[in-house]
Amino acid sequence: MNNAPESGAKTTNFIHQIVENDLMEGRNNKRIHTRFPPEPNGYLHIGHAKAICLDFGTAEKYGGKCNLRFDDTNPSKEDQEYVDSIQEDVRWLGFDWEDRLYYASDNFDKLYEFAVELIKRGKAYIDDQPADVISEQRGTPTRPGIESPYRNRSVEENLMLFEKMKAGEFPNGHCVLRAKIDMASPNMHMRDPLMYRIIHAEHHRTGNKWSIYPMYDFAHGECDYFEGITHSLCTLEFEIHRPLYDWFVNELATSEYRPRQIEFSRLNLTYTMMSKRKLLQLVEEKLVSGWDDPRMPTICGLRRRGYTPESIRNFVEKVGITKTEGIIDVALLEHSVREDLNKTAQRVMGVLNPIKVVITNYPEGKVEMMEAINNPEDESMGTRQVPFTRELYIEREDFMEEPPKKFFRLSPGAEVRLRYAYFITCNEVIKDEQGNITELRCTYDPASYGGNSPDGRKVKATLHWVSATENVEAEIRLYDRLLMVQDPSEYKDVDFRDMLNPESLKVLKKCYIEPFVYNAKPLSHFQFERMGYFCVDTSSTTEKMVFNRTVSLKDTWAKQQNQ
RNA sequence: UGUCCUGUGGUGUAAUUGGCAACACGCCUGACUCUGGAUCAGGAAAGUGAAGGUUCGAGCCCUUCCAGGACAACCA
Repeated sequence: MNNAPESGAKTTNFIHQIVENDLMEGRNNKRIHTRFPPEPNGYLHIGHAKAICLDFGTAEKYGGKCNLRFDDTNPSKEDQEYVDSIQEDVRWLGFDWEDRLYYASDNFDKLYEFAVELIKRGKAYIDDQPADVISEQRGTPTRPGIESPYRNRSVEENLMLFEKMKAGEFPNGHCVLRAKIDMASPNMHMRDPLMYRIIHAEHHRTGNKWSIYPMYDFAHGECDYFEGITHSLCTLEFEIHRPLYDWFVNELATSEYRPRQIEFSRLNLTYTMMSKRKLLQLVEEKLVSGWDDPRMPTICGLRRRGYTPESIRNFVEKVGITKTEGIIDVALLEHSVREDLNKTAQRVMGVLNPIKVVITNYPEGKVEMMEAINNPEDESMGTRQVPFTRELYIEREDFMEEPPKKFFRLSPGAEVRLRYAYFITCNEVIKDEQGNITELRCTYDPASYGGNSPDGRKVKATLHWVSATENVEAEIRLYDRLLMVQDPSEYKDVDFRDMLNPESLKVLKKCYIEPFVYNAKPLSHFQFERMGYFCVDTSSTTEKMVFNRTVSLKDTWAKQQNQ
């Protein structure tokens, strides 16, 4: 009964139903053991987050375990840098593999032994033909392949050649080890698939010990078996590999235990590119500042952008697990952060595009501390003091000299509230020679101290503001979608670099934030009231603070404007 | 001229395994508000890829068809 799903468990999906059914039938002694098997050849992205939540989440839900396993069978592409970043990202997302950190390379010896065993059983052979000939003989999806002339070599000769391959006596590509299955199979993957190839390269863990490395199809299922995995969850493109996965596992199995591969659809997001290759290209060609550029869909990019682990986990939960291939609206991701940050983020006032306001009837040199609520959604976060002075900054967009009917912010003659401070009325607009507004002259009502209205007078708008003298000057980076097209997969023949949004990054150099943010730690979250959620950038210093806009607040006024 | 997989509002996911198609995002109204945020109330939007069949009754079962995707790396 301890394998039963916890009460209050969230959503279910077809994989959980399979798991529950396996549990009911008593498969594999009612053990549930999953694994997350990244190849360390790039940084993790939001698509991996889906897999991570599924792998670790399923184990957690059914009282099982989940391993972290690096699928490091190709030394020419893999690197320790990626091994490190992947662990950091999985941990940051909130998952724990305890002492179960594994590498496919842990099993290189066992894999070799097993390959030898298959040769002895007459189920594997060395093929001396070059890659293009083997490829040619494989046929096409609609036409069967033909057998290699080396297919029926003697076991002794195969053993001897395999030994030489291992000993490094052959150059790259000289020969390969193939499983002997069925060259006429309608499934291309069963047409004598490669098991080992020669790669003379230094491996990040085994160094120069090996000159042959196992292929994915051979290594993956066997590693699952060695680790006692029961449910091997992967994406749809491996569906057609499943018969081969089962073939290798059945050859190896010595008991009733069997790992089982189940496929689900990968995550696609609108205006987002998820291919590792292209993300690598963005980094290498310096089209972005790095893997953690806040515009990147990588976990580290999202983290630097200000996304929280909770928001990503909730997002994945909402997306669900199925086998249908679709594309999720980024708006759902954005909704997930807003939902989380609304409940948790410290409120603060910050002006991104400042225009000066002088309160002409307010004493020069006076500084009043106004009490402000830190988070109206969470009273326990308390209040803070915000300095108010004669000269202030407000948002340029909050003033219009000739306001349209539905604009109820500041305009000549209009009265608005400065949040937590006073009601002010604009009396005069100062402009430079070019006609640009440089300053607004206003008067305040002392009776409205704190932003209250003792006489019950209503104002239609409340504006955020920052003292022109008591503030933190900061740089603020605004991000927009990296791609201009909603679904890049519809433009397969277009170079993705031509689809990049040239305005994906806007840097605002002189922004003013209330003093509260001074010294805030990198990656801390704030809501700049009325503007959005912001996060202290990792490059931020006390001398020069830098903020990233995670996501804007919903803005019904802006929406009306666009109509 | 193959094998495997997938078709439910704009998007994503559900439907007690045959019983009035639900939820979320997005969109639109309105209320409230010291954030044009949040919250609250309401609305538009699919008849389930198509056609047949079984049944009192089909998104769920059967048949045929259509559309889309995956598979021919010494990548994973």
